[in-house]
Amino acid sequence: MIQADTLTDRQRAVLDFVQNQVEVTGMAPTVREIQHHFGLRSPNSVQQYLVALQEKGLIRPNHRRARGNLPIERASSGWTEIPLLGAIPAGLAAASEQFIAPERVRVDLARFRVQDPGTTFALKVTGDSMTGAHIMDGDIVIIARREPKVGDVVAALIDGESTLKRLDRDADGNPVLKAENPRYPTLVPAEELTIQGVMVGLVRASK
Amino acid sequence: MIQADTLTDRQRAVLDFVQNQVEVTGMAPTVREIQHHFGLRSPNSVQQYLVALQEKGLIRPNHRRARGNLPIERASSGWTEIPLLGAIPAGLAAASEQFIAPERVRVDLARFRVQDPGTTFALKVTGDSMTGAHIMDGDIVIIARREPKVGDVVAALIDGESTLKRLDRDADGNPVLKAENPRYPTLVPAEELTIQGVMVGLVRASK
DNA sequence: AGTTTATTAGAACAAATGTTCATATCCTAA
DNA sequence: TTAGGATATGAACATTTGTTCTAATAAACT
Repeated sequence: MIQADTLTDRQRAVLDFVQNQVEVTGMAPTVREIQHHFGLRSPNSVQQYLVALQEKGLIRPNHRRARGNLPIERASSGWTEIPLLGAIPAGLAAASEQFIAPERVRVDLARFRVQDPGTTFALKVTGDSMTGAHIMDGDIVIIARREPKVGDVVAALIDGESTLKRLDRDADGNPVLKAENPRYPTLVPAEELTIQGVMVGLVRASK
Repeated sequence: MIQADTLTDRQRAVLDFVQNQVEVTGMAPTVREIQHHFGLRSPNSVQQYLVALQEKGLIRPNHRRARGNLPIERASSGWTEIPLLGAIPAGLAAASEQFIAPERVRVDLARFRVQDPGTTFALKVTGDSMTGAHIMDGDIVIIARREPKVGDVVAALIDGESTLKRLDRDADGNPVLKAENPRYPTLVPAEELTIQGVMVGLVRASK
């Protein structure tokens, strides 16, 4: 939440009205609709509230666009749809090519502190190799493509199949992939270690 | 003859564009924005699609309202904001009164198979009494107010404080609240057991 | 005292916008 | 063949809408 400045009561009231109208009608109100709601006799009375709210970053900056006074919340709508992959295709890590994503997951990326939806995807967890990290079979993990740090839970590509593991280092300082379940071995990459992304969040639907 | 059900390819394309614009920009496109997107040279070309889509009930009927061509489904958008409570106030279970919710959580309720956003809220988990059910400190659990079944994870009110526990029955068939952590005791309600809701989902942001 | 800020008003303009009328082509069903 | 629907064009109109300029009042601040 951005509190660039304090709002006057009146400015707050205008913002509330705008937000409410968007919620109720699906459209931002026009200048004159705001004007009439507050019983003002000039559209310019409203205009000044709008520029104030724009300067404070609470309303989308706009240029002669009808019903363009959308609250910022809605403009940079926190909602994003990211692809949900059962298993990450082999070539994915190289480039950011297109691939078939039969399903998509709607997430509030802001909650996971992710900026770039384009490099984010979801992965449905199968198996119990990470139950020690409280990641269960059927959970959906949110993966961001970024540089992993030691200790991160990462989606890694091994033998063409992707699994979720915790990135660690062995005694020699070489990266290894640790399962969070004693019944699974720690993996030492033979040749190359392909990290496809870092887990930033998790969504679970109770069964 | 007007076919109420079927859409022509072109009508479908227009509807798709409108829906997509609403999703991306938060505003319904104007007639001329649609016109230019399809490379048409007259706004009237678009107008005919709009009346067709209105007659078929796919676009909100409108009267000279700027950017009023909103898709009908917009009202039942999957996105919902539900209040996030650190601790549920004592009196909440009785009525559905107002209470201060400093933060709200955006969730895709469809994923959690919840229909009624009004009776759904989120609860930030504190403590480790449910780690056995892989619910961690800091997790946000989605709670729906519905009749609990044995085995459900429920938000329960005990001594004015709300905790997350699994609903179970003892040997006599009386309801008890089981923590999913051996270090915590199973609670046998002395007088009254107030179940505030059933856990339907979980959202975790990696720290 | 003077100065700024918040608030409101009135008038007016330019652009955006929804809408209608007339017309034409292509395709399909009766 | 004829009729009608889908598609498209062009012109024009009436509002709607965002915006700007000027001005006034009241409250708060220097």
